[in-house]
Amino acid sequence: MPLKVYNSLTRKKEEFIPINSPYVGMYVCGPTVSGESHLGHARPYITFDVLYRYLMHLGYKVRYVRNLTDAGHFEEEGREAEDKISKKAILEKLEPMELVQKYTNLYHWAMNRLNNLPPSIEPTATGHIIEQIEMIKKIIADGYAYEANGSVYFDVEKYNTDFSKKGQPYGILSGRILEDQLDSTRELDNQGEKRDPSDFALWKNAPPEHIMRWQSPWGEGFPGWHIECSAMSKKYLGDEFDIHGGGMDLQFPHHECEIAQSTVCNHTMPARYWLHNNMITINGKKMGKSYNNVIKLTEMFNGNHPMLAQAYSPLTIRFFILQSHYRGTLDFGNDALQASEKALKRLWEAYEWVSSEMLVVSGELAADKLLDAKVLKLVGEFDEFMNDDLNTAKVLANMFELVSVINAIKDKHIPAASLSASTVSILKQQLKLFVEDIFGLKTEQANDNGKLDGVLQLLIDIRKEAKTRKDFVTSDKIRNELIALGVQLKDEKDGGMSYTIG
RNA sequence: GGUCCUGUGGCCGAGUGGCUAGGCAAAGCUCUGCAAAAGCUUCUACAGCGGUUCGAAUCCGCUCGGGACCUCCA
Repeated sequence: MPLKVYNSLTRKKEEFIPINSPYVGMYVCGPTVSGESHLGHARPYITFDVLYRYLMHLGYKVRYVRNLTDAGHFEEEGREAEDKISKKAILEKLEPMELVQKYTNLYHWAMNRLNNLPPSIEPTATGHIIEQIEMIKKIIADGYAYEANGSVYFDVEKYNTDFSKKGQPYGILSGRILEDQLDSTRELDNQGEKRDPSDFALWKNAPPEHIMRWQSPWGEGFPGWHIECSAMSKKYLGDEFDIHGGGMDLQFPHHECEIAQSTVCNHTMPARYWLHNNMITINGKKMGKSYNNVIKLTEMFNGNHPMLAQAYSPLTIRFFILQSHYRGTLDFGNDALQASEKALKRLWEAYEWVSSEMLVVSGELAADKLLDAKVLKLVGEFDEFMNDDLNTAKVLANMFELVSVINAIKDKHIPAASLSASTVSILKQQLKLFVEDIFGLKTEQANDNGKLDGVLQLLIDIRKEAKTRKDFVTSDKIRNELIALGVQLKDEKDGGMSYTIG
């Protein structure tokens, strides 16, 4: 069964066929590094990280490009606009690139903690001004853009007229019809320069106080928002590439504009498959700046936010996101996050036991043929579910059914020989593959060189002795005080003891 | 106003017309010196109304509710 993905462009699930197999080009819209990433931002990066990992697992050689938007009208969130503050304030303020660096570092830190693999290329808008200018020049030359007072605008009307004939009207991705949206245009600066309200900027003239500015054929200015993705995807992935991803809220106008620009420039639709993740909501409403309901990732990690009952680890968040399908909305809530935290712990403990301690003691024949078949079925469906538009939720559901079996064997409720040797080894292998390599889950316990383990082992030994003497005062003291420190001891059936931290 | 999406048990959340999704929470049992952990069992829901069908959470219609985009937005 081949991989199928839902293509927003065609509005259906389609088999994924790369243009130049085994090479796959994937472009995902990255963040604007003028502020901190919030919980909502985590979703696309985790979703496409899992897709990236899965494509590699399928044997594709993937070039994953995810940009950083570090140019444009740049102000730190919450600050007043540059032109409104005095010279002195400017001196005390960060340089624009200092700001970019600060938030880029923070973003990388968060991506790392969420265990997202770094993309193959992470280009910046400011590093590709020349490419953007070249592209704009070409669009002007072809007659689809015009200059006005040092700014350049894309002529949406003309594009729509000409390309509708070719079956590619403006609005093809979002399903919008240009004629339908003549009204309700936002009051923007310099709106009067546009020939039509739906035209969008390719290049903007920089007012004198604007710090980020570049020389261009149209005077000093800075690139429009949409052109950077077109220029950078073209440069690194070519005129036509396989996958373009991003949040659903970017479908219009951002991706629509990209399609228009790139199509004029390259005479082809830039990407074959357009994948969009849905939003994370909070009390049913989209989490976003404009709604004033964001929880930053740093706040998620440290629990320092009025809406948070506690801190949630990066991997709890990753797991939380993987438990739903990427195209549905996902509602934030402390109950839901706490459920994820516990579930992840249970999954991880079973997984750790399987990979490190479960022995392949059984023979080739399974003592319990039904159970053996069930395990093989559950494991075999991992790929099947992923191939069905990345249904990570279903894969996790299967994993939890396996967890029950694993724990039953671990606790000797059912004999280890219930499963055949080959089934056990397939189980080990597939869990490793999906839990760690594809889903990117991992342990959060810090590596302490085994010193802590030695100390705990000592306490466990003392407790065992106490228990043998029936000195429950001592044994309970050790157990209770360790719990207070966040270390939980577990007495196992065979008289052994183990512990978990956290 | 336009274009769409959506409404699943206490919470989150899968779900291709007929078969227990799963997780968390809750209750009981087993195990345990007592716990914890784990296992087993229970709780079996699909907004409402109508229609199609042998059969609908799943298809169609209407009603009510929620949301997204149309503007920076993951």
